[in-house]
Amino acid sequence: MATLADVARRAGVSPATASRIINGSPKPVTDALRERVLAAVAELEYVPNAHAQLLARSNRSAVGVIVHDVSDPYFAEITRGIQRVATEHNRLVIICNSYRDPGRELEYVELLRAHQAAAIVLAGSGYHQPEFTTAMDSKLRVYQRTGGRVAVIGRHEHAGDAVMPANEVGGYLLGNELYRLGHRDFGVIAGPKLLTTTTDRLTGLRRAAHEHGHKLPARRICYADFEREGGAASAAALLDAEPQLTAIVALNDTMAIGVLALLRSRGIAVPDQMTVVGFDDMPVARDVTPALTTVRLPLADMGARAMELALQPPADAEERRVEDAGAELIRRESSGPPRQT
Amino acid sequence: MATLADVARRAGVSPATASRIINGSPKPVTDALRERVLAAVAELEYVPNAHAQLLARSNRSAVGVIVHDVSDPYFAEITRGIQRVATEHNRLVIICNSYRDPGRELEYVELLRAHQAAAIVLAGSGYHQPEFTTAMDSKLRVYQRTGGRVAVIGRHEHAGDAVMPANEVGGYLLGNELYRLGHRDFGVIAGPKLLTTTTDRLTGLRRAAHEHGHKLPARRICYADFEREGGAASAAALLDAEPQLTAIVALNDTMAIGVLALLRSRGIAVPDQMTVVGFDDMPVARDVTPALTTVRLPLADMGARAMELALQPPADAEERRVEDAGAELIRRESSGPPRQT
DNA sequence: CCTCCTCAGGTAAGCGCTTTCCCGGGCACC
DNA sequence: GGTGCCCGGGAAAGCGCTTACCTGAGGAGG
Repeated sequence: MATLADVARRAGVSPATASRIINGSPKPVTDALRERVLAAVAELEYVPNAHAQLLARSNRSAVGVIVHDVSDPYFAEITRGIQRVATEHNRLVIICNSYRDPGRELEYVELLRAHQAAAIVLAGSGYHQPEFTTAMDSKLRVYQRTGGRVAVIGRHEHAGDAVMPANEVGGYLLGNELYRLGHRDFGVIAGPKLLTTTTDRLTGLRRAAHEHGHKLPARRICYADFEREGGAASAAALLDAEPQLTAIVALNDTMAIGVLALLRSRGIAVPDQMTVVGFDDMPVARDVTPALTTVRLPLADMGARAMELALQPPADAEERRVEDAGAELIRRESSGPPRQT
Repeated sequence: MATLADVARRAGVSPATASRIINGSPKPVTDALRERVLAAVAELEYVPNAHAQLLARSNRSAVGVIVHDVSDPYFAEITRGIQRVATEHNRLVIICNSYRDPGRELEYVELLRAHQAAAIVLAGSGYHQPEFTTAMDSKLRVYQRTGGRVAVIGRHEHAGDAVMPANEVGGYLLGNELYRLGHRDFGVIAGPKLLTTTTDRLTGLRRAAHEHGHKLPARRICYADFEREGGAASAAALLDAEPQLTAIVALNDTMAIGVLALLRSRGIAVPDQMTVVGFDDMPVARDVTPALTTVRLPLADMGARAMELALQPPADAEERRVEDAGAELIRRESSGPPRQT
C-alpha cells in the first residue's frame, strides 16, 4: 500500500506539500509541483489512509445508526431517510443492527464512540427493562459528554434530541375508526410486551375504547413478535377463544398480513365477516387483498429529521429538542362494518 | 475524550502496561496493576480510539458491502446473509448504497480502500457500460493488489471470487412453465436495459422460447425500472398494443405486483384471463392476491456465501472461485392455462 | 557470594497523516 | 544597494495507540 511518503518521494517534494495538494489546502502551491504530485498519486494508485487522516485531523465525520434490523421494511424506510440527509452532509453512515438485543445495542454505542462517530441515531422501540434503560442512558450521556451528538427515534426515555413516532395517536385513530364503524368486540394482536412501541400503541387503543365507554379486556390482547407467523398464530388463538369478535387489530402490518393469510385459510371473508387493520403502512399494505386499512407513519421523514437533529449543534440550553411525527389513518378495503350475527 | 495516556497516568503505570491489560495481551501482568488500570478505565470512561488502534496495529478488520439499496427487499435479504457471516467472524460491516449509480460505486471502492477494509462484497447487477466496467475492474484489481479481498454477487465480468445468481436458469424455468401451461403469446416486462440481470433473465426466457420453437418478438418486451409503478405502466402499454397476450412475465416481483394492481383496476381476472409471473420470490409474493408464481433465488444464502469467500484467503492458484446459486420455480395462484378466446 | 536467567514493567520507535512553525529567496520600496 | 515583507516549501511535532526491545530486580544454581 503506497503511503503519502512514497508519493512525496516520487514527486520529489516533502510530505507536507503532497498532503496540501492532495487535500486542496488553502496554502498556495506552484502548478508544477501540483502536477508532479498528482501524477505520482496516479502512478502509485495512492489512496490516503482514512484512519491516519482521522487520527491526525482528529475531527469526527462519520455518523452511526443503531436499528433493530435494516432488512425489516420499517427500518429500511427510516434508514433511507437517514442516509439521504447524511449523504447531503457528506457523512459516512455506519449502520448497526441490534436484532432487538439490548446488550448488542450497548456494545454498538461503545463501538461508535471508539470509531469517533460524530453522532448516533438510535432508532427502534425502547425496552421495558429499567436496568437496560439506565445502562443505555449512562452510555449515551458519556458519549455526549465526550462531544457526541445523539438523536433517538421513539425512546423518549433517553437523553438527546428525539423524534417521536405517533404510536399512541395511531392506536387511537385505529380504535376510533373501529368504534365508528360499529365494532364493539375486537381482538388485538400486539407486539412484544417488552417494547414501548407495543405499549404506546395499546395505550392509544385503550384511550379510544375509554372515550367510547368501553374497555380492552386482557383476554382479547395477544402478544406476538411483530412477525407474519406470530400474527397468524395469534389470530388463530384469538378466534378460537373469542368467537364473537368482529374485528382484529394487528399492531403492525406484517402481523396483519399473517392474520389475513390465516383468515383466508379458514375461509373467513374480509371485511364482510371480519375487519382487519394494521399499523405502519408498509408498501405491501396496499398490495395484499383486501388492501389493508392501517396507520401511516412518515418513516423516511422521521429518519431524516432525526439525522438533521443529530447533525445540528446541540440545543443552546441544556434542553433536548423533541419533534413529534404525525400519524394518518389510511382507509382501505380490509375494514368495514361488523357482520350481522 | 480520555486517552490511554490518561488512563496510564491515573493508574500510575506506563501506557504500554495499560495497553496490554486493556487488550488482554499475552504478556503477563500483576493482578494489582491490572485492577488499578481497569479501575482507571472505568473512572475515566475510557474507550480506545479505534482509528489509532487500526493505525498502530495496521491490520484490517472491517469489511465493506456495496449494494444498490439496502431498503430494497432484494438487497435487504442479501445483506442479511452477509451480516450474519460477518458477525460470526467478528467483522464490522460497512454498508454502502450506490443507488444504481456506477460512479458512486467506484467512489465507494475507493472509500473502502481508504478505510482499510479487508474485503469488499459487491452485490447487485452489473451494467452494460464498457467504460464503467473497465474502470471498476481496474479499481478492484488495485484493491486486490494492495491486499484486499473481493467477492462479487452476479458481475461475472469482474475480478475476484463470485457467487452467481441463476438469472438465466430462472428465466428459462419461467418460460418453460408458460409454454407447458399452453401460453404462446406472452409479454415481458424487463428491468433496465443497462443491467446484466435484465439481459441474463431475458436470455433464459429466449432459450425456453427457442426450445419450444418460438421467438420473443421485441415489441412484446418492455423495459422498465424494476419498480411497482414501472410494472403497472408497462403492463398497460403492453395490453394496449398486444391485446392477444395471455400472460405477462415481470422480471422481478415488485413489477409483477404493479402488474397485478393494474389488471385489478382494469377488471382482468388473474389467472383466468391473464397469467402473471414474477421473479425473486420476495416475501410479499405469497401475500398478494392471487399469490404470485415466481422464481426463488436463495438471496440470504448467496450473501452469506459471498462473505465467506471474501473472508477466506485467496484461491491458491491465481484462479477465481465461482459458485453457482440455484433457482427454483415456485408455483402459486397467479398462473394457469391461457384463457379460451 | 557471584553469575546468569527470568520476568514484570517501562522506553521509545513507529503506524500514516496533518499542520504549525520556520526558513530562505525574491520582490518592492526607500 | 539595503531593509523589510511576502510567499512557496520543508522540518518536525504531534494525533492515540501498539509492540519490539531494554532494564533492573529477584531467584536459582554453581
